[in-house]
Amino acid sequence: MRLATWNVNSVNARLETVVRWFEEAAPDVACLQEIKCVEEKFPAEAFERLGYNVEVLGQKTYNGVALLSKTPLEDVTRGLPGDESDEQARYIEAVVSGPRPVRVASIYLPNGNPVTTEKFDYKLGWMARLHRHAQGLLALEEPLALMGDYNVIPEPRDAENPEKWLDDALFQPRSREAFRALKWLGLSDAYMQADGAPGAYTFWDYQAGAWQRNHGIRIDHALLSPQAADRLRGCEIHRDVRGWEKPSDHVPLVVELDL
DNA sequence: ATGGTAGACCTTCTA
Repeated sequence: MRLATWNVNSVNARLETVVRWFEEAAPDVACLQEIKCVEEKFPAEAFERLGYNVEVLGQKTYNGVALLSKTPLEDVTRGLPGDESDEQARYIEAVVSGPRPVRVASIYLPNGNPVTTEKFDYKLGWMARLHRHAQGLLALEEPLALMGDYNVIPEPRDAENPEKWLDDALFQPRSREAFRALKWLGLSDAYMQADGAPGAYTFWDYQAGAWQRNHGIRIDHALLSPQAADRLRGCEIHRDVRGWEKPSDHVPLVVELDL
């Protein structure tokens, strides 16, 4: 079973590109982030034609996440539990049905810049909430994949120019600490477990020729429960997609599980 | 030291 995560930076602005990738890569499950539309404007038919079931948590203009699966999605959770007042569409979770069900979440963790503002506090608060929720999910002792744009550069090796990110929320000690704490609950970083080669990135900024200069960072991650990690077959970053026509600034990350 | 790009949408915000 192949599970993908991809921050598409507007699903409607990029529908042709996104559909092309789905036809080529044919993931069984996909987590999308930054769809940038409300539920009614999500192009569900384009994915249903390819055989996917679709669940969406949308928002006008910003954020928005989706789950796509070849088999039915059950037990859907819209929004990250723990704060009823949070209106940002950054989390959707469901159980992918099948002979060996797997629980999957599509995560769009807050960017948090600039660090001197309430945006950074929101990021850290959101990470604390994700930590508590993940703790509950791990107690189920099921195959679980928490996939998405974490907006965290875990280590210096995950940036081409780590010194350039020192003042950025993505590389702040407190962001990295919260990401490590999440992993210490018992979650494995699929890329690090399967491959781990340095210099592998999932995001290149649109600005200042970041792609042409390979000024990338690894911020899209798949965190696996032990029951999923034990069945990890491989993990691939679809780097070439960044060079396609009208690309997202992120590329897909694909995890293969023996499920 | 600065500015560079992209998307949604109404003019500026987010990234």
